[in-house]
Amino acid sequence: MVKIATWNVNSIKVRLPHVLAWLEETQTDVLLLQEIKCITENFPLLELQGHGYHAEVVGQKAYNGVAILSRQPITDTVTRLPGEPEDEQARYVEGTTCGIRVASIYLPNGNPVDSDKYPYKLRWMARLRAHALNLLEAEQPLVLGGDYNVIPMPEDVHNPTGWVNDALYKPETRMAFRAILNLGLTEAFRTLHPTTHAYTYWDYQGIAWSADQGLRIDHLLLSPQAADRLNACEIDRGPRGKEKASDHTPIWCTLDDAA
DNA sequence: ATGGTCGGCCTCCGA
Repeated sequence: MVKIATWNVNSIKVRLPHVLAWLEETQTDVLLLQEIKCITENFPLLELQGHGYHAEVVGQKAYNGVAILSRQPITDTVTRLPGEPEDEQARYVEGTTCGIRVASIYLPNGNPVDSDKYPYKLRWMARLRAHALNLLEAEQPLVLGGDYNVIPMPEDVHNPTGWVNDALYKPETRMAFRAILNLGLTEAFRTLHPTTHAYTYWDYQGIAWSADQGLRIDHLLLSPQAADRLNACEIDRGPRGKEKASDHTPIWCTLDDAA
């Protein structure tokens, strides 16, 4: 059994104590991090190694930044999403660990939609789809996890009508997300919980957390070879309720051992 | 109620 999770930590520097405690508590094998918000050299590698984790880090000053943590070595790493070689934003890292190809994804937010940020988001999603198609050709266990900044369905936001013009929910965004799934990827949470309203992100402002007015935007996408082994998938709301919390909370899945 | 909440950062930008 391997346990794989994804968590947008909104600064690894601030969140390190939470991350270390959560890894200890949950015995997670692979944790995909987003928004580490530091350059690679400033990532707290020694502390995580001290807790038994290997790391592959793609950092950036102030913004973005992704990483893979694993109890096993991480090999054959890829540190940028193919296409648009001029794109310098640290939003993608991929590697093989625990016998599984994994990627940590921080998909662009895309707001405001009348700026160049929205077409960048849609181009990034097209690049991800093209790359996922290549990865799927290997016909191996594959988990593409991260902060997709996509609300897939009305059930994934408490007031969907208020979000129709937002980059996270616009029809074009949701269609682009479905186009990725339609390659043959399984969205782990929705597959195991078809009708549940459950969120992975709550805005810091106002009553969003206390009133459970959140978004489900962090996702785990599985190739057929991974989906055949999918045992469980849950959102852990615990970390969001702590002091100095990230605005996102972890979502994890377990895969049974290969047959 | 022209704010509200964070984190990083050339004092505002991005979420």
